[in-house]
Amino acid sequence: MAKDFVKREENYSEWYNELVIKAGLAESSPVRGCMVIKPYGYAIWEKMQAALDKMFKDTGHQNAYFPLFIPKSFFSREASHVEGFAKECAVVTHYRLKNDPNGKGIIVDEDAKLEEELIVRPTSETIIWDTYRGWIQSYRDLPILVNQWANVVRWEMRTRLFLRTAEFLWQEGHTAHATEAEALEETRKMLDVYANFAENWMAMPVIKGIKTANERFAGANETFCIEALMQDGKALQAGTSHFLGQNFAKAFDVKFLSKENQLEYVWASSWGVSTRLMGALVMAHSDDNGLVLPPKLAPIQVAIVPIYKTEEQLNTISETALKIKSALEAKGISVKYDDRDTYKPGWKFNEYEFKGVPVRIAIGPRDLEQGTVEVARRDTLEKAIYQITDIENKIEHLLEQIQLNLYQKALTFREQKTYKADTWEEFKDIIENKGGFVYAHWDGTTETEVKIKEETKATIRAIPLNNPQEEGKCIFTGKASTQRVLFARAY
RNA sequence: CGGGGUAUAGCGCAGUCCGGCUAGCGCACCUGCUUUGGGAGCAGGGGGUCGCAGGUUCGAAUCCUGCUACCCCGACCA
Repeated sequence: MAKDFVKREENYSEWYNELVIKAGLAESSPVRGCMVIKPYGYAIWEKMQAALDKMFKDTGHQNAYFPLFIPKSFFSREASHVEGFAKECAVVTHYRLKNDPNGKGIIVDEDAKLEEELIVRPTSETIIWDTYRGWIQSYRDLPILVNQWANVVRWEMRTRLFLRTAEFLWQEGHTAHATEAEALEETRKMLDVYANFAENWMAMPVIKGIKTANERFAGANETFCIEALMQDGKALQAGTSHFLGQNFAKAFDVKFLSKENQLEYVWASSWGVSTRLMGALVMAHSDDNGLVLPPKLAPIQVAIVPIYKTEEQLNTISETALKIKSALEAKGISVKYDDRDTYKPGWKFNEYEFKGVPVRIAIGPRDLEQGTVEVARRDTLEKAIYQITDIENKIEHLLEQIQLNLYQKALTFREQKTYKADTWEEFKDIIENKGGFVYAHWDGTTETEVKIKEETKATIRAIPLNNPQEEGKCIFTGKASTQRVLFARAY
C-alpha cells in the first residue's frame, strides 16, 4: 500500500484522505457529506469511547439518551443559538411516502405533512433543557450531571472524512447547577478531562484556552477549548467545554427554589468531543508508511507473524507464538496471531505497519533455534532481537515507551512550530510560509480578529489559560494589548 | 450558493477532439504450479446498462440537449 501512496509533503489533504480510506478507517457514503466508519476505524472509536466514558463516570456523570428530533420551535427560544445553527439544519417535514400515481417510484405523501417541522439535532441543548424543566424544582434536584453518546447532523457546505462530516458521532455532556461558580467549575473540570484524554491516551499535546467572542459557541457565555497542532502546521479544535450561564435556563424557563426559598434560574454547562478526534489521531502521528496509533488506542497492540516454509515449521512456530500470545494477553495486551497462509510475511509486515499496529513480532525457524523473536516498533520503525524469556514484561514496557515517545515527538514538533510575531509582516510571513502556532498581540476587538482572518486565513485559536500578561501592541492595529493570543490557520 | 474540473470493471486510468469490427491497460480478484526473514513469479480465467434521460445517425463511450452525482477553490463550520 505504502508504495503507491501519496507522500505527506506532496499533498497533506490527499495523504490524509487516502490514509483514512486505505487503512480501512472510513469511506465516504452515497449520501452527501456522510461517512461510513469501517470496523477498524470503529474499533478505535470504541476504545476512545471506553476511555472517555470511564473518565466521565469517575467525575460523577451518568449517561442518558434524548431524542434525535427536536421541534423547530425549540430552536428559536435562545436567540444566538438559533442564529448559530439555523444555516445547517436538516429538517423533517413529512412522515409518509406513497407510490407515485403516475407510474414509477415512490414519492412524499403530501397528506402526511407535519404540523410542526422537526429538526434533526445539530446539538441537544434545546431538547435537553426543555426536558430538564420537568426534572428540577428545588436545589435538592441539582446538580444534574448527564452525558449522552449520540449522532448529530450539521449540513455543512464542505465535508472531510472525520474532520467534518454531515453526520457525526459524539458525546455531549449537559449539566445543571445551582450556582454560577459550580457550573464554571464543571466547565473547567471537563476541559481538563479532555486535555488529559488528548495527551495521555491520544499522545497529542493540546493548548487549553478560551475562545474569543467571535469563535464562541452559539448560546454560551464562555467557550473553553483544547487546540492541537497537526503535522501540516494547521490547528485543530479537539474538544470544547461551554459555560452556558443561565441562557438556556431562561429560554426554557428552568428555575429552582434555593435553600433561601428564592426562585432562581439554573446555571449550565455543556461539553463535547466527536469523531473528529479520529481525524486528529491520524494527523497527529501518522507518516508515509501509514497510520501510527498510540498503544492505548490501538485495537491490535501486538501482531505476531510466523515465518515458515513447511507445515511442520508452522506448527512448531505456532506453539511458541501462542504461548507468547497468552502471556501478553494475561497482561491485558491485545494480540493478533496472524497465521493466515494466504498472505506472505512481507505482505503482512506492510499491512500491520500501514494499519498502525504499535508492535510487530516475527518468529521464524532461526528464532526457534535461538529462543528469540524479532520485535519491530511502529513509531521508530526499529527492529530488535528479543530473548523470549520474560517477553510479556519487555513488550509491556515497550508499549509504554511507544506511547510516551509519540507524545514527546508530537510535543517537540509543536514546539518547533510555535512562533512569536511582533510585527504584521513577521506574522504574515509565518502564517503563509511556515505554518504552526503564532503567539501575537491583539487589541481584543472582533473587528480586528475578522480582518486578520480575511487577510491571512488565520484565526485566534484560543486565549491560553494562565496566559502570561505582557505589555505589547496589536500586530494589526498597533493598539495597546496586555497579552499574546494564539493564532493559526485551522481545520 | 459562486468559480473550475471530473464521471469508462472493486481502485487508478487510456480511448472522446476527428462516430465504425468483439471497449482496452495497470493494480486488485479467481484457478493451478513454483515460492515464503520486507508488498513473489509464470500460465490461464472471471468481471462493463461507458453517470442518468432524451435526440442525431446505417452505426454513439465518442456528436447535440437536459439532468444528476462527486472532487478542488471560496463563503459556513466541531
